[in-house]
Amino acid sequence: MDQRFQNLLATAQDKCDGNGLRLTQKRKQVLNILIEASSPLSAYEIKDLYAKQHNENIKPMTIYRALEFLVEANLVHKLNLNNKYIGCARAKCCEHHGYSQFLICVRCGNVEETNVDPVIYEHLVQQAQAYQCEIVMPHLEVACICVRCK
Amino acid sequence: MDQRFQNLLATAQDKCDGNGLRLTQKRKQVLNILIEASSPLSAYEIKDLYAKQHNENIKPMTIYRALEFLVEANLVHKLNLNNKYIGCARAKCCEHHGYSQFLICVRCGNVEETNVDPVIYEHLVQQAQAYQCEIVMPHLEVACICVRCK
DNA sequence: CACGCATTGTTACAGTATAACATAACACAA
DNA sequence: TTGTGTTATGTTATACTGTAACAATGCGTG
Repeated sequence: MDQRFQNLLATAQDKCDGNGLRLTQKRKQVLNILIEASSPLSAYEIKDLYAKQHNENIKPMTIYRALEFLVEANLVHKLNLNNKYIGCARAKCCEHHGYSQFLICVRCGNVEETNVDPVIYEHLVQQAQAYQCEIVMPHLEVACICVRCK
Repeated sequence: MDQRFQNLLATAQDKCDGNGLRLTQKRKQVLNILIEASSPLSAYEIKDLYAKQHNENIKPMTIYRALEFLVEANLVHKLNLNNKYIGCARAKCCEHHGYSQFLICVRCGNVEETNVDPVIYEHLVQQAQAYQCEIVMPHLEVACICVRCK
């Protein structure tokens, strides 16, 4: 397994240990699949990959539970634009960081993850205040066409 | 029927006529349901409302087709955050306008529609350029908690 | 060990969306 | 007006996405 993946997993483990979260084997296996994948995966794609890698059938419920935990722990993001899940790719994914922003290619599904620009964040907060709304914003999704698909 | 709804429908009709789009009866009925609704609706909620209003069973496929047309025509937006559809609420919805932005309450589902702030838009475009991405961005969805749910 | 709580297993089902092919309505030219 | 191609709708079946409900197991702590 790639060294970089190992590091991500190890830091994820540390983060959970430090926060009283239990990164169990199942959850780690699901996270691992997402980290190794080069693109976002649907829950059922994860299911299939899991079955292939571990030679063991796994039920959707189990996948969704692991995903729920990982999203909660901010180790995985759910992309609503295409109902797929992506491992947090940023080097410091396991420390606190700003909100995530995704450039999602509507043709090939490729995704670039960045931080939400502070200027953007401030504007959003201000707009929300006009409606007395409190921003929760797990992340921002922006549809685009990537360089390879243009 | 509310005068304001009538106006929205009429302008929608005009816009389509002017652009060679056919706002057929089915499509107009679906649009009407969305405009009358005070909150976003799922495709199957539309289906049920349609059945009730017109005393006629309607198949999901038909709803989805109408929605596809209406979204394409920018008369309706699909909120990916909760898989619901909302009629474009802005007074000038039938003229060209900027990109839409939605403040979606994650508790009650209530939605406020505004324009994407030009400053935000510029920042997004610039960020995208760093990845040589071309922004398509039908709209921006921001999760929040509305004033009533705080 | 016993207790309480979090995790996982299992079954069933609800909700969301599209493929594929048939038929009908419409626009427009011959 | 009649033919012709195109767009819209009807119909059936099915794929994909996600959750409810309850049982069993594992884990930490007094």
